[in-house]
Amino acid sequence: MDKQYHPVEIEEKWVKIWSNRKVSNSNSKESFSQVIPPPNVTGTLHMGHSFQYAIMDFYTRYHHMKGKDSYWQVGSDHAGIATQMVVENNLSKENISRSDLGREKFLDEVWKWKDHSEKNITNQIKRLGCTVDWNKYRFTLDKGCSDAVLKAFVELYRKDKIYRGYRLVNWDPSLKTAVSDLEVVRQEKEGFLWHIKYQIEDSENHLIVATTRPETMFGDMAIAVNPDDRRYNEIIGKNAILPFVGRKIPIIAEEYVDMAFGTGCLKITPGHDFNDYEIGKKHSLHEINGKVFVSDDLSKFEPINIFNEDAWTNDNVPEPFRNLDRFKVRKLVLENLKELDLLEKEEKHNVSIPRGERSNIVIEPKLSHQWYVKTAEMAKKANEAVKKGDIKFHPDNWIKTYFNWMNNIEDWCISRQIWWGHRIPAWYDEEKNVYVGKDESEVREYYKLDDRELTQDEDVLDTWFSSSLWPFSSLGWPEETIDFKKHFPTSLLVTGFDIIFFWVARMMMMSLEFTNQIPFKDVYVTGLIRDENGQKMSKSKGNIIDPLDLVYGITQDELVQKRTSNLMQESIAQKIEKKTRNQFPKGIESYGTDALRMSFFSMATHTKDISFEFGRLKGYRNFCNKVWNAARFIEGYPSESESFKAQNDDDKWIFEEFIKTKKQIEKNINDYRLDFAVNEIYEFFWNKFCDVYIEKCKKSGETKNLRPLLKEILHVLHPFAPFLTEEISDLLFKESIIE
RNA sequence: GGGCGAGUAACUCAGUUGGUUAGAGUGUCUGCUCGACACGCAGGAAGUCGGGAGUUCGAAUCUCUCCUCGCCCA
Repeated sequence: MDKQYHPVEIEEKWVKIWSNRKVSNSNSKESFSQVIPPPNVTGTLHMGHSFQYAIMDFYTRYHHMKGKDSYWQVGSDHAGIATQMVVENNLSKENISRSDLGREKFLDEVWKWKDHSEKNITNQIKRLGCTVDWNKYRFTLDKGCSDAVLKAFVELYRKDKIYRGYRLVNWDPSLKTAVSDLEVVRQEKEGFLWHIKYQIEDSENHLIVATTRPETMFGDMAIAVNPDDRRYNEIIGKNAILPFVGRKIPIIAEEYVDMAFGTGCLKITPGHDFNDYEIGKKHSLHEINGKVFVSDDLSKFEPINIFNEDAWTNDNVPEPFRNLDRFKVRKLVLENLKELDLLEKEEKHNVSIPRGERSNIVIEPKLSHQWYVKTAEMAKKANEAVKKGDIKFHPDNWIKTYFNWMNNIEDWCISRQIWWGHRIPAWYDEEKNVYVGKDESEVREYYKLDDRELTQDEDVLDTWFSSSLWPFSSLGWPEETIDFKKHFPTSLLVTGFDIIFFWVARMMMMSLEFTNQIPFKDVYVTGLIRDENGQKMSKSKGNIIDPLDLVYGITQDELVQKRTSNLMQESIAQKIEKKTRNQFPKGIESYGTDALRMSFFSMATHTKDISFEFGRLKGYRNFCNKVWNAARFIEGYPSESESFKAQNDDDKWIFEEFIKTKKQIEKNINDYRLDFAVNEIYEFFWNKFCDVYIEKCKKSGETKNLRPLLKEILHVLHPFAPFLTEEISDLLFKESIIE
């Protein structure tokens, strides 16, 4: 054995072997199973992935060694919006837009990208030594998953749990698609509250309306005041006149209005604000010949829409405000108001701006036809499973977060106006009647249609729709496959707290709906890996660390190059370079996968922010080196006995310690506390086995038990550091720990 | 506004459910080319456990309160 431990060589050797093998105890009746949270085929894997995969691989190996049929389903996610954006960006560098190509050709390009990205991702997973069966690899857009999606959609529709609705949605004007509530991120920002004069009809008096969005005034349909507000009691029921437009809009009483906010007068723009929409609906606001009326008849409610799909003003807006970007309109409106002396004042005010999670553009509420999943009933079922304890969260306080959302859940908007994804299985005839079925011929049969012309819905499904079926669709559902029968419901789900709502909750709802079973029993909720200062890792912060660079090491120049290439803003490149050179004067050393894994385990504590710190990594590399050298020392002694037989007090002591350690580790593993577990093995191996026992053996010369004990330790250590232990086992005992 | 979480050594974090002198890794200091390992060995320094009050024989841990920071939902 080499004097020093060289992880990279060892690991590459085993990676080759492991990526072609299949590990299973298929004879065992006991199953331990998990599905990978399928990584997006957008690019490459980051620290968060490696972290979670290390944990998943740990449990896969551990349960396999316990004799269970341990199965880890591997695969990847098509990630609709995210992937489409990446491909669109790449094409735009060649000045090609997706509409230039058309749907079919564009999708060809996405599939090419998918293949490229998938190759990277699978190689990375292999390099981490993950114990998966590559023959069973699944992709959310493959035939099986697509069939599952079709079945799920059609069934839900026919059970009246999916419907098509015309209402306000979160609209992303750059991607030109609806997105769900969850895909909108809010950002506090300093803004303004503008006070605008609206003249009261047949009067010289004005009302002052306070708004943060003056550009939407062209869609105003009422002014609401609080019924208890004495200032405005007398004008309720009268009309105000909308500047520039001349539309007569009613002044209505509405308890929702906060008397203390602004002037106490709220402009109601049902087509462009979620709260206003509700109020508009309540009063059934509708316009006839330039005048807005209220009604008790809900069917009369008709919001005025002033933007097109790019969020530019449409024909409902008068000149000179027509056909302009919304931010230009705001500027122009304010200028014109000032000129007409209708701008009373401008005050500073904090506003919360909704932005698209992916595009980062300001989201515009927009009226449109979209598909929705009714969630109330499904959520109730899922909640019961959690309350009964059938599904457990670890750490369990995530239950609170889960219920916080589930108790206020809204219907889920599942249609997206993009191309990459599962096309919605709905067809329309010329009269706009809707028919849902798994394909056109099934639709004709089911609805007993004549030969009328049908066209399929252009939209695709939200990525999370297929992801929500993943725990069973990836195992073969709706087919009754062997894997599905044996490994579903799965035992464990390892995932980040950031997707509890997006994914975990929805899997629970869908699984109970379609299989009548929970999708998993335990949910191991991990924190998010941040940099050593607790900052989120991101390209623009220039603090990203590629897990493979920790395994192999990287020179300073290469690291700088990596961090400063393909930046959105070229201007920050210098800053990032300086910071990077400062922090890594010698680049990053090679640490190896085992050390990285062990660091991850030690960081898998119950906090949600995990600062990735190099000291930790170095400590575990030192540990791996220690293990290596202890083995090297023991290699020098002949193999005298097969098993450990205590002959003196030292033997008795170390064995007792070893049993205690094993027990403690076992408990920690079952409690999902790998941080404790990794600590136990570290402490035992270094402080007890090496510092005390080996030293005593040297002095006493009683070295017979060293080999057998090392062999047992290697088995305990294996799920923590699979490469190192497998290599030593091979060198010293000519035996494989996992066949 | 509602909910959740964090504050412990220079740094990054544990503290397994109230129990002796509060732990780890990294860093730091002193001494070691001693036959496995300098990615090491033997020693050492380093903490008012955010502030205050309370419960208790006993509090980093429980209760209250205040301060600072972070996240999620409206």
